[in-house]
Amino acid sequence: MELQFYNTLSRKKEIFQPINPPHVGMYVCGPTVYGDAHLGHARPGITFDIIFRYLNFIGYKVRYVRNITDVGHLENDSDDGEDKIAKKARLEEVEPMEIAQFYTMRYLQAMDMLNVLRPSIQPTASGHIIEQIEIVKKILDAGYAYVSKGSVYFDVLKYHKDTQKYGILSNRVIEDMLQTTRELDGQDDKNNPADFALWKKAEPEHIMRWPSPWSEGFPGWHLECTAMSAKYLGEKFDIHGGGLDLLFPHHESEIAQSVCAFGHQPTNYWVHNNMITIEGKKMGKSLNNFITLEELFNGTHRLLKKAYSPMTIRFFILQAHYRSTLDFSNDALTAAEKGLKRLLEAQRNISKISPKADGSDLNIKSLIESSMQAMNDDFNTPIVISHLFSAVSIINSIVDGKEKINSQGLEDLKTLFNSYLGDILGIKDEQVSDMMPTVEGLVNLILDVRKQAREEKNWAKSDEIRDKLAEVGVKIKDSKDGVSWSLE
RNA sequence: GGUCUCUUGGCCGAGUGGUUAGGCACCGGUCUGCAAAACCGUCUACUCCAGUUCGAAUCUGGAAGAGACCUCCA
Repeated sequence: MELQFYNTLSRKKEIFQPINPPHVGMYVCGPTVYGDAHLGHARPGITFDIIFRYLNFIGYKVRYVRNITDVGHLENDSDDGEDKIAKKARLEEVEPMEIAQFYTMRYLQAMDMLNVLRPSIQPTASGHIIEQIEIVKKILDAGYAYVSKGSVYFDVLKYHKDTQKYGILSNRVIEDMLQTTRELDGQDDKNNPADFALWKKAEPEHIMRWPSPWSEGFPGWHLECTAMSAKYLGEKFDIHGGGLDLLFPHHESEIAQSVCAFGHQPTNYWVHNNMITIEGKKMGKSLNNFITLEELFNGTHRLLKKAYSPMTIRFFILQAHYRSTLDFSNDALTAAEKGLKRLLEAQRNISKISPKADGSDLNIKSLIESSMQAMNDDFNTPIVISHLFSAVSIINSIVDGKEKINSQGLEDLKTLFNSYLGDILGIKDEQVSDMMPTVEGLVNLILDVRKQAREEKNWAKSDEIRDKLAEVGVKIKDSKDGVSWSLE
């Protein structure tokens, strides 16, 4: 089966056909850097990381662009026209760029911990003001924008009248929208409430501002993605991704901007990840019910019973399909943690297996084949994981001496785990560290002492050592062949 | 109010018109000085009502509940 995935534009799965193979251009809406990354940010980070990894795995040359939004995105619920970063900067009395820089670094650190690969290009909105102004000019020249009191607005009604396209992505009927759009501050300058800002004149107190032909101000909500995707991927590229909550108005408006500036839509495939919920509600800034990634890693949030490692978070997210909502709970995370541990222990055990000439290949190839089919069918990572667990059972049976595997089968096992668990799902073994040789030496030394106690049938001493080691996170397993241990 | 989506066993979560998803938890067994791990086995499903069909959790219609978007949001 060829790679196919769900295109929000057509509302169905489509075979993936890049414009210019083997090259693929992918643009994903990144974070607005005015606060710490939360669990919700991990989802698109990981979803598009998987797509990036898989496209590379099957041989494409992917240019992956993920922006950093460090200007724009007006905040409507408070001081009109002041943008988020400027507002935060005023509160903390620092330069806006200081805020943006600080949270950009924090975001990247969190993504690194989740083993999310860095994109090919990470452009910032503030670094592309000139490109954005150029697009405003194009849209003005095409007649689909108007200047009003130093600001420039996109004329949604005219666009829709001429193209019938406003709502094409989000399935909205513009006539309905006109009746339901709320009254907001600063709407007086617009011809129509549905119009959106391409360029906004800065009020005197607004501290982030750039010169333009229309006013000193800043670019509108949706412009940066149009400008930066066109600059780095071309006016037409392959995949545009982001969270489902960006579908409207953000992505709908991007389409409108592209059609007016370039004469066509920006991308062939629109991909949206679903939300992470908490107690059934979307986790988000506005609801103030989010848990930051740092809190998850430290276990410091009031809703957390314990800390969860970055790989646990990653595995938790991959156990659900990216287009389903995923509900956060301690029970679900604990289940993910235990499952991941079992998976990684089996992976470590592969190196202990020696092939037998009279063994079978145990048909590991079929698991590899099924895993590929699952990825090709809309990046179905939960199915891939279920195949990996099938392999776990096989590995454990071999270690138990209940099955024998030949060298071909063993090679296939290594391929399955290295490719699918490692390269594609991006799950790495967090136990492997520089300290391991030292830890190994120490633990083995202690286990020698325990072995002596056991030979003397000094069970009290033996158990004491086992319990004390458990307290510091070293778990002992006695078996017929001797003792083995692992870090918790 | 408008548009859209969802409702799977104790929990999380896949999925196809007829065949075991998977993980976690629970229970029984094997192993063990004990424990843990592992292995073997068992048990819990498809919100409700009606229809199409030889057969539907999967298709159609209706009901109830939940959620998303309509305003910045991943």
